[in-house]
Amino acid sequence: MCDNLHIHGLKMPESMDEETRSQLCPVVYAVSKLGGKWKLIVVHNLIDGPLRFGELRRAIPDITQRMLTLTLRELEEDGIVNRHVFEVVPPHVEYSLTEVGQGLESVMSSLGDWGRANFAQKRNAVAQTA
Amino acid sequence: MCDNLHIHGLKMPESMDEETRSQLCPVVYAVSKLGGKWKLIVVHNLIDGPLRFGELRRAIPDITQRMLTLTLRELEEDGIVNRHVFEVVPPHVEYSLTEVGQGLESVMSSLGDWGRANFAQKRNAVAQTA
DNA sequence: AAGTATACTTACAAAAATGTGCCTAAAGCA
DNA sequence: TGCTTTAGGCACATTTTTGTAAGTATACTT
Repeated sequence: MCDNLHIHGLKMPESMDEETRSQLCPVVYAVSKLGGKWKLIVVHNLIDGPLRFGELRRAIPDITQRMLTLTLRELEEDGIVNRHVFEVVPPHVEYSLTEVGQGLESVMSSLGDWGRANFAQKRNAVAQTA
Repeated sequence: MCDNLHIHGLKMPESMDEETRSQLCPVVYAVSKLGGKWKLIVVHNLIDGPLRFGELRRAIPDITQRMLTLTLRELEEDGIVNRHVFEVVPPHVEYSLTEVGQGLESVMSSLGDWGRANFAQKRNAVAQTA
């Protein structure tokens, strides 16, 4: 499953440098980058192509402006999302997945498959018995 | 990507019943079941087979007893983890993935691939330049 | 009789995550 | 002049999550 047994749950404080982090279990590392309430939701919404800040807000009705900003900033820092500012007024900013972010496509799709298979049974049942 | 555009970020309060939930985007649903600091870590550790409570604790050194208990209880409620109590003294309890939980194997492996590819570069680089 | 082992529970405390409300800039348009 | 639009920033408040420390039960061993 993973090279580094027995350290799957280690803390990763700011003080720990990238090199040390990279020696930990990749699953733990991935989880640490994608944790939080909104990160995977935002990535999910960007899979099909770039969206503007406002478009993302409308696509994720329950996210607040603040959380969308924070989430995007963190995804940007981690090299998962690109921020492209058009120097116009009113402002126009587009967010897209980097190559690293695109690499999450199979994660997102298997996550979707799992959700569909295990928790959307009623909807499927209705559709199939019709 | 998903049947239900525009509702990817909806809240899922307790008051919302299973039927309503199942009509939401499967990715959002999956994320809601697997959120939290420890859930995926625990699932990851159970992928290779059942473990006892104490074994899980040792495998995830930074988790507290309390958080392990809480996490396992929630995974159990959601049908992802099985709890098997052996009626002996001292207690012996084994945790394993249900079929639903096993369905997360591809999620875990693509997550691992992504982590390995994007954040463990130094270790790979060292290994490859040697 | 006291200590060991295992899998917890509970009350309380601290920390982290998230939400709210209000404010800004700068150009275009009525 | 003042309203609209877009993408935020900021201070503060609240909620949610996580951690700490202590206690419980019971059979077996020393």
